[in-house]
Amino acid sequence: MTYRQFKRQAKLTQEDFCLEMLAAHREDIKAKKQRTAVKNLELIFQATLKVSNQKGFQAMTMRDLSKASGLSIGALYDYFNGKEALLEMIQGAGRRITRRVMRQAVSGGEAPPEKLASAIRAHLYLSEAMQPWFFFSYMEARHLGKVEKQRAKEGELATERHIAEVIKEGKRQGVFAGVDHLLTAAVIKGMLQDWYLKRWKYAKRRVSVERYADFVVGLAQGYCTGGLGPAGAGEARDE
Amino acid sequence: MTYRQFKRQAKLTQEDFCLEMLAAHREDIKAKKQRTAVKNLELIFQATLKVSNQKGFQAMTMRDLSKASGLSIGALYDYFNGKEALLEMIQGAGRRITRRVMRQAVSGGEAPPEKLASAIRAHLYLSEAMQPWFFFSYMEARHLGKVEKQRAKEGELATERHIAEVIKEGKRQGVFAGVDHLLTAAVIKGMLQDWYLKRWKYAKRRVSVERYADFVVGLAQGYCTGGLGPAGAGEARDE
DNA sequence: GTCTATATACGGATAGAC
DNA sequence: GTCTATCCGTATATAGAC
Repeated sequence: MTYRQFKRQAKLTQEDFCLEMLAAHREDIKAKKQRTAVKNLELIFQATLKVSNQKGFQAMTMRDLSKASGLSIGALYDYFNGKEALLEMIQGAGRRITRRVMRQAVSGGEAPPEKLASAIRAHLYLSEAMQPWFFFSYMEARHLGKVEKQRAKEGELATERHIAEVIKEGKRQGVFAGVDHLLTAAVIKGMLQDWYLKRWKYAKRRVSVERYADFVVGLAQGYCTGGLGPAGAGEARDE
Repeated sequence: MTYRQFKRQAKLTQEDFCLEMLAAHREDIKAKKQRTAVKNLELIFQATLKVSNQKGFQAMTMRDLSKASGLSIGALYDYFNGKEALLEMIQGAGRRITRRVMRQAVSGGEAPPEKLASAIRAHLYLSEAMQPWFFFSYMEARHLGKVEKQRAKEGELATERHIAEVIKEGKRQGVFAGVDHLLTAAVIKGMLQDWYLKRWKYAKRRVSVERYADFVVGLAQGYCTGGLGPAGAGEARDE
């Protein structure tokens, strides 16, 4: 699947994102008309990611946000009850969207090598389409409350587990060599993460998301099918 | 080389780090006696990383730092002129140490596969020994001033370039296949970064730095020597 | 060399006008 | 629905005592 196809099929516009936020916080938001609410949420969302990804969420003041969004400080408080709530609103919405997309990506009945490729591509394309959110989400996870932080970690691990499961299944079927599926999934996750954390680097080098995806898929499939790994050299224990 | 050997040979204690900071800021620091200066710098350094890696450098107040270090706010100002200066002092010292160690790591006259392994191991062992600093350095790079931020990026790219050069040399000598040396170096860098950014994950799974290093070295050498890569499929352009 | 006390400024949040 | 004006807490940084 190409990035173009993916983006058309998945609902990942800024508007979709704000609809997700609105649905989850309908009662708390003062604006009654959906059109108004979504319009302003888009302004807030955009401004938050812009300012926050430059100087950090903590360093972003309500005055900054007011200026960047065009809404007054008072109006902002009609959409969220303080900075912490704003952070959780944005984090939560993105997490739910990510989970939905990743679930769908590995739900098909493909063979392990293709399933592995699908998972890798889905995550890369998703993080390409929502890059500012992914960056934001990683960098600001520290500032979440205890409960929300736990959820963020869970989301993080879920993606990795998806990949590990596919590799494990491939080993069971005999199409993959005896690689360490946990460590392999971990480093693949690291490669996926590099795509959205180091955007500037890849942009400067004119590496497209598709070329990066081809590269990572090739490396992962090659490692899993080829006999590169130190087969049976002891696996990583979870917990 | 094992982690133990590495740690003994390289000077990477907290005291060494603070000596580096002191040397670079000798005039600005009020304390004249070296013993006093280093002792307090250690308190400040330790407290900064501890509080900052929990809640973020921006969120850390001078009061927090005073409490965590045991020094009064007034005393803190005798060692650095405000938070921004403190940030740059810590970032700069770590960067200089990193550069020194990485240079040494690839300076030997080994063959490319071993040189590749040396570079990977050196970076992993270094980031293991100075994990709090590496995490801090990555997470707080945004809060640096323009000049310092540029230097941080440069340091980042320098490590990657070291790796890319080794791969390129290996290709020239015919011991490595026609892999894309820039993309390969980039994903290897991503794997190295995962080690210090996701410490909690690997700690939970009881993965030691040596096992992780063996894994990454195996993967990298396998990929470069084995014919996995899409040979000659067009390389990444720098800039 | 290190501390306490304080000047000064800035941030989050709210009340109430429009 | 949105804005302006303002309260109040807390932050940085400094002055000057010890």
